[in-house]
Amino acid sequence: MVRPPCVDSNGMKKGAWSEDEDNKLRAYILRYGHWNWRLLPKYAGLKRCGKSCRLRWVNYLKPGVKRGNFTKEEEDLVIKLHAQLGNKWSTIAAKLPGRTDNEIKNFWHTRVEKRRKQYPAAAKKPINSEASSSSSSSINLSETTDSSEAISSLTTTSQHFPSPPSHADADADPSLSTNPQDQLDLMLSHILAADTNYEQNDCFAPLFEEEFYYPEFHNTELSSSGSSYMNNWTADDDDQMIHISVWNESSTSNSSNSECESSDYIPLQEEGLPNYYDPLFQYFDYDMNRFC
DNA sequence: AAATCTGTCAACCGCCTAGCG
DNA sequence: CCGCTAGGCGGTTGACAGATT
Repeated sequence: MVRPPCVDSNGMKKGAWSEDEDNKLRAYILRYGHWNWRLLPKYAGLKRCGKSCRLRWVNYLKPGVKRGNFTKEEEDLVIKLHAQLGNKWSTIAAKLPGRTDNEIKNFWHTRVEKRRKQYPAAAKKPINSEASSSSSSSINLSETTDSSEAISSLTTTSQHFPSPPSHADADADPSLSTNPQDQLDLMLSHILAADTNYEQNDCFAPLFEEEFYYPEFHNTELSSSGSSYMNNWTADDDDQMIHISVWNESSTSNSSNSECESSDYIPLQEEGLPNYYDPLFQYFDYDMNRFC
């Protein structure tokens, strides 16, 4: 169903992603975030273009991406939002937690359009009449005065969104859980498993190997910043010391902010940052198997 | 059983826009 | 203001699986 792998004239791989490539991309972004999509594949040891990496992450690997069939509620919402917004797939996707613009676009072209062609009368039906129908999850757009209010009502009325899988489902298959912490834990378990077997998985090879490049550890200019899935960080040269600070995603500034999680000074070394320091993983509790 | 058709969806392509120097 | 670059978006492609002839 997917394009077979091939290599273009620039040596960039195209087509379907392998499990190994997925692991490399996932591991890198979870550690360092997507600070630069164009450079990321080089540092992550991938022979892919940045766009391809971004697409793979956004549509497939990103935590919280929901897979599988659309529920009736989701389908109704897509139809109503499309009536309001047109082919603004990314805007529509923003209103459906866990669904990507690509998935909604595919869904529309394959299912909804087909149905509209089969039942043209239904397509002409005013959205308000459908919204006030018997469906318990339907949204009455007629109660709002303009389209922006209508959309606002869609976004703020959380009970209209489909329910996440039950705990029973998640227990049976943890990958089904939409709880971000569950998904992060699941991925971390993979990372930790890979970390202990790094000889078999070069995305966790020791630092300074060509295959996997940690930019902030190589940079002797000692002024860099980035973000991981959990934290933001900076490393600034301060005369003979390196000032490193880590703070939460929600925080708006770095070390000067009171919400700063950690701030450390490390003696300057000629070769750059000491290679044992990991600004992200100092917050990972290996005993509890989660970030703290 | 083989050939053809149809549906699905991951991935690619090209364009647009914002940000920066 | 202009040109460049990166990121994002929507349209399209193409391979595969299942259905149909």
